[in-house]
Amino acid sequence: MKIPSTIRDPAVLAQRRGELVEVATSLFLERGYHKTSIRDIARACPFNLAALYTYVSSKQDILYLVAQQLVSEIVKALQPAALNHLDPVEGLRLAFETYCQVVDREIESLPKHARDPILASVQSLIEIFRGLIERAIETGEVRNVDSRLLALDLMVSAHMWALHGRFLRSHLDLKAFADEQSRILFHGVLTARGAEKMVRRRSRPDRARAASLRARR
Amino acid sequence: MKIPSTIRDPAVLAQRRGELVEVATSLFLERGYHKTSIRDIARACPFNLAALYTYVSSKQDILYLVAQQLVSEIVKALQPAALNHLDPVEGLRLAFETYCQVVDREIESLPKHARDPILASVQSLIEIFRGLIERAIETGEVRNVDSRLLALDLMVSAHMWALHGRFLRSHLDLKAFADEQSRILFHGVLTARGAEKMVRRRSRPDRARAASLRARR
Amino acid sequence: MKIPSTIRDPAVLAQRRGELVEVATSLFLERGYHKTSIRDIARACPFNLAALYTYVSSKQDILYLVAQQLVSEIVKALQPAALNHLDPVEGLRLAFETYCQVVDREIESLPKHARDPILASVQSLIEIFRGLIERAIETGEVRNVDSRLLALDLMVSAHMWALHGRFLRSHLDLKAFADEQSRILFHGVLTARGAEKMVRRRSRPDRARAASLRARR
Amino acid sequence: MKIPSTIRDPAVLAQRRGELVEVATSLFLERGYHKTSIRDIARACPFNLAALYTYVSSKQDILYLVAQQLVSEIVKALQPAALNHLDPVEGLRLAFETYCQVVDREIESLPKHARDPILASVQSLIEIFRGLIERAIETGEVRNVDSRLLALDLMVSAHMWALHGRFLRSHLDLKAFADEQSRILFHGVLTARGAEKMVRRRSRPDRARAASLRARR
DNA sequence: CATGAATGAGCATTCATTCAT
DNA sequence: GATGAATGAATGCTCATTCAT
Repeated sequence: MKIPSTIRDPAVLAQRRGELVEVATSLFLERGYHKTSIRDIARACPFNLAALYTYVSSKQDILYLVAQQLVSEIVKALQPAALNHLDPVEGLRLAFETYCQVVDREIESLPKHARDPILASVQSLIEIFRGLIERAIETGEVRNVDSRLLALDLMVSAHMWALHGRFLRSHLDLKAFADEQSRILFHGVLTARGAEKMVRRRSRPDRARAASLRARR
Repeated sequence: MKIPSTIRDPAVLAQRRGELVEVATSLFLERGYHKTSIRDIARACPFNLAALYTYVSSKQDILYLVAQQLVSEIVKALQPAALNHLDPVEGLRLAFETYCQVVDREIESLPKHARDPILASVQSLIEIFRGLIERAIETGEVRNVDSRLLALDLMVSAHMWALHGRFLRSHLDLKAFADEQSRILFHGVLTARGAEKMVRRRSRPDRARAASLRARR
Repeated sequence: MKIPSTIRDPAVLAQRRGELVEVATSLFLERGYHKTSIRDIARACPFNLAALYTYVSSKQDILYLVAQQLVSEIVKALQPAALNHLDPVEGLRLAFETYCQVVDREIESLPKHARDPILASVQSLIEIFRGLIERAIETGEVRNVDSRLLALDLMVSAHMWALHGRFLRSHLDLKAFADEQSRILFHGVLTARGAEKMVRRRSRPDRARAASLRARR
Repeated sequence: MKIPSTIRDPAVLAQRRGELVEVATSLFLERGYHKTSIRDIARACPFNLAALYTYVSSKQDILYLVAQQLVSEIVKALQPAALNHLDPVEGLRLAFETYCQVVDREIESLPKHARDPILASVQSLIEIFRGLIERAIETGEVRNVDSRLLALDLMVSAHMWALHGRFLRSHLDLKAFADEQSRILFHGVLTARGAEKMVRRRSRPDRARAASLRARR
């Protein structure tokens, strides 16, 4: 999906859009899309509001550009994990960890006050799930995992169905989704063999692993 | 957190706020908070804009009321799962399934066109994770789960750190979070005993269970 | 000019209007007429907004009632000066002093911050007049009066023409007004005989006069 | 105190603000600040409401601009009186007369109906003062001045204390104010010498003066 | 006679966007 | 290609006032 512009020279366009995206990204993260006005953006750019509209044709476009760039940066960060010749499970682990870091870094600058006060009221929901989980842990049927985290996992994965429906609905219905999601969350994704390998890997302290890598040569 | 009003009669107030919340909920879900104007809301209410402001004192208040009601409805729906005398793991499963249904029902009315075009560009990210997952499935280290779903799970659970930080950060740091999250997603949450029970239970025909669920509401 | 009301019993009406005026007076003085809403007034009354409208038929009416009462209070305060058998000049002096006190007491409660920032910019005007006055004092043509006060007197008396035109225009035109005003301000109003008497009177200690004033109220 | 604007070109800004002030001045004088809406102002301007907000950032700003211009116009009109080499008393007289004219011209456009109904009720107060004054005139202690005008002078000068308190309170208290004000109003401000000069000047009819000037050559 | 709830018209202000130069 | 100025439409909110009971 190419965003049109009246600017002929692609080099100039890329340059200007780069500046624009940089400014807009930080403003969107700081105050949110809706509370950031086009004037705010233009004011922080080295060009003016009317010029901005020659690089881009609506506020939506800017959002799109910002999203595109965020994604492409994340893709870049994930490249090592994706391309490497390590075995797949290690790659998966590494990718997940990297992704956590990237998301964390990106969001860290968010102002504290801006969070929805709504989140607070969700707490009561979480507690219901936590209650269930802790009872299951007590009876020994659930491993001793962080109950708060697992409660959130369950809830958030339910929301996923709603938010990413377009993507998932094409090959899953709600029932299939809930079943498969349960299977993943309750039984985990590793086979016995995969689990064994991962356990072995994790038992070695990082230092030791580095050493053994060196020793292997 | 009680929202003040100039209306004396609590019955009338509850009635009007009920209508208001009903209207607002559907508008917010349909077009989002920012794209829904107070005028839009008032137009769809049986009272007028000025009356609305006697039930509530700002647009924020409406959002708060809407959120409050959504949560309390979900809590109600989860009650059977939380209170029942079934064993904990079955309760957990049931709660998760119910929650999926509630969220689904709530969001189902969302218009197709309204979804952020951003989601589209996230697809490339998902593909990276999917690639890793499918390789791991091929090598037999990961069970044969839905790779698209698992990819989303991993990504969404990373976002959770950012969005629910306030709640999680108090007892986990990023590293601990990523580790625990991996453990849950990769190894699952059930112990051997819990897993065995669940497998047994799942072999019973779905029909029976669905019936019992319906009866419970 | 009688203000109409649907209330039959004149005693009740007087009572309610009394309460209304008391509340409204203090709110008007505190925040000004325009920044005081009818709701503000009703909130501070022992009856409610709809009842208020049975005693009075518009916000204007309230203002009128307030003004009426202020005036009648002042008239009452001036009675001793007006009625007394002292000679006329002493009565005049006493009336003026009393009026100054009443106005001062009435306005004293005004919040500092509420004054128009415009007044500040009037200062430059005052300075022009002050300059002229002080030069005239230096040359010995004007008595050693407070130049700031006289400057204000001159300016304020000019405004009087505009503000009280209805009252004055009927028997004076601008030229006649300016002339007469000058004569009053420049030459004073007392004849030689009157001035002499007043000077004599002023030499008596203030204490005595203050006591007699107090006794009279 | 400079009022900010997003307009770069100071010439354009000055031009637009000029138009704005002209329109606003007449509307404010006609209906008062509070009863003039920004829309009223914009409607009467050659630009629209949104443009108006690029020249000025609030309704207050407009009031400030209007006041600033009124004052500066008056200052300009007073310049001749302030600068001239005539003797001080003549300057003072001239300044006062000029000021009367300026204020009169400025306010002349006021609609008849718009005056506060309150003024009417002040009449009874004025009558009290008039009564005292006329009695004093009859006894020969007060010169034969316009009693209505003097009554107003006395009352208005009492209000001055309240309205210009900030300016006066710094060096006078209420008692000192009342005393000094009485001295000015009752005894006048001219010394014998000043009075004599002024009387001489005033006795020559303007026509005659012009003629005598011609004759003197 | 009193009251709680309602209402229509209006308010100051801001926005994304588009020209004319 | 860039810019300063302009604009129409909308926004959240408040007000004086009036009913139905």
